Amino acid sequence: MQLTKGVEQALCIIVLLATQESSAPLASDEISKRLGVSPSYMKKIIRKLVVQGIAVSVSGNNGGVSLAKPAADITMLDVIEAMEGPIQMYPDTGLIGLAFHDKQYTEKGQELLRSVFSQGDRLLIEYFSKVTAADLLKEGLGTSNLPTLNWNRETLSDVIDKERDDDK
Amino acid sequence: MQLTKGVEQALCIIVLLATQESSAPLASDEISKRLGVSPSYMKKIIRKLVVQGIAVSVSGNNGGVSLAKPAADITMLDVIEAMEGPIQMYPDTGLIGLAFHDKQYTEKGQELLRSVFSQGDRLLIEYFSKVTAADLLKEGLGTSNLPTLNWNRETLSDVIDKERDDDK
DNA sequence: CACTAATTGGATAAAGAATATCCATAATGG
DNA sequence: CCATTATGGATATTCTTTATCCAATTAGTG
Repeated sequence: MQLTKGVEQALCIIVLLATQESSAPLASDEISKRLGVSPSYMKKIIRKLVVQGIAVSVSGNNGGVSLAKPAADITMLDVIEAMEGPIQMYPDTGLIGLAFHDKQYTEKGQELLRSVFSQGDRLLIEYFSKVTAADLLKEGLGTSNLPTLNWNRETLSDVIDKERDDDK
Repeated sequence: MQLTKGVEQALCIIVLLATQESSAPLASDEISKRLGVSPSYMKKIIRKLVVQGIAVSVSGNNGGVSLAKPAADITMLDVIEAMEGPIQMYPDTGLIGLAFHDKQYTEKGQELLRSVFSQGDRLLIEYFSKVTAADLLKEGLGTSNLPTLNWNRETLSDVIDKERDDDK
């Protein structure tokens, strides 16, 4: 009943991309360094985000990854499903049918159990589809002006502090 | 994001116990045969139910397992937590702190993410604590009179059909 | 009391999924 | 054409789930 680490990693990647200067795609090797995993593994994670439509990637010189859409349009559900596939709690191995041979009752029971769990699935789907990456960034950083920076050079607090000064 | 097969197995066990003549505990070896797993594995599963307070087991000749309380008092949450421990979706490896070194913002972000996920946990907990084993049995069998039988000898439909005839 | 049926609990093996890496190939821009 | 970067397949590693075996224990039975 736990999400995989991949979800956490994906969320970190999204934070990086959301605060990256939009002109410059961020190289996956740079992300891998920052998250402490191998470049090739990071490319796999990123690939999942690309397939899901969360990120876009360009090969070649000065290539890299960037967000496919505004952070406000990226939901936690998108991220979770990108990494783990559709939310579906019940393993459903058909055990009930195997254990009780009375077809008449087991089919009804099986169906009932499926519907109980899929109702649980729906609760999560509904909840997570309402939380966006933008929500996380806004509340986490304490500012709705998303700072942009080049993650090759700068740190986060440099930029946020600069924005704060600008506001005065 | 999937429950383990153990949950499904536990649910089957509970159905067996709920429809077992209360006088006679059901031998775990009998259950293992029916669910198609090894006797020793079944004992481990049952042990978890005992620890959680869902079932009680008696050693010795003619010993076995029975429910610790009425099916109406056994919730899906009990069953899930018996098999998998507390519901907690977020793996929380502290990756955010590792990836972004600005303590000031990462701690806030970490905390926020935890709260987002624990809200998801709460949704599931609330939902699953409202579905009881009795609900499943009642709707699954189409009768609220729980038939009782000895699983060593009889089949489910024998007994339910008998009960139906009695109703007339 | 000793015997037998049955459960408990610990050690551990086997299978599967998640995590991670390496390497060969393809795409891109200069 | 060359350096840079992503893609995709094969594979190693680690962790969890699933499952088995066996020694210890407990409760009834003769």
